[in-house]
Amino acid sequence: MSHFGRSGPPEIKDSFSLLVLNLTFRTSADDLYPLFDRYGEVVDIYIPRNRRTGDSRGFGFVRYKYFEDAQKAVDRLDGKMVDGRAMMVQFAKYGPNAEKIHKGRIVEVMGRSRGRSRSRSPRRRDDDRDRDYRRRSRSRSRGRDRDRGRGRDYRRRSPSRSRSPDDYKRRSRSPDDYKRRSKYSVSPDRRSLSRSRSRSPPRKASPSPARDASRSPRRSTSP
DNA sequence: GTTGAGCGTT
Repeated sequence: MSHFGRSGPPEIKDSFSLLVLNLTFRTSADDLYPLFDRYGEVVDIYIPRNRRTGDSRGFGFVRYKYFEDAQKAVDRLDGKMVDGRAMMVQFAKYGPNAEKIHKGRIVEVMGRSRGRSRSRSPRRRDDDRDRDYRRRSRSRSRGRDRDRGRGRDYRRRSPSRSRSPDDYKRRSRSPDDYKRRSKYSVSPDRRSLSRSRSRSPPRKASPSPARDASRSPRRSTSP
């Protein structure tokens, strides 16, 4: 939904989808529309958002009516600073262009040969990123040289919920140990077993009658 | 409030 008057995929059969990456999490289709519309006729813009959170994922799809416009947009808007972030525009793998890629094995879309060796990394399923797409943190030191300045340790370093020493200590030797000990110590089963055994000689298969007999005489003479 | 690799809704 891009508020373009359509709910689903518009005439993708006659439109070229562009993938816009590196967008800010607050950039919406409305913000990109003017930018892309400037270079050509934009059919529709769609920015996938989290079904749960509803926030932009940082990328969107822009559909152009003509390929030349899309190509131009890719060339002109690719690297355009939007909201303080350089967005990357490239042909998406969906729609007419995707057909070529699937059939003719990456036809390069005859437009992306701008020297940008954007090696298409093996995209993982989208389900992952739906859960925590930033958890991957795939040391992508290489690839884009414009935003590389931030590739430091974006890892999900729990900002506030860090393991506190107190927590760690308590967790280390707390309920777990007590519980365990308690179970093994005061377990009704154990008692039952114990009692049962008490009635029976320690050795269930070795009553050692001989020993008894042998001790018997000794004990008798002992006193 | 944050985050940052990637390819989408009917």
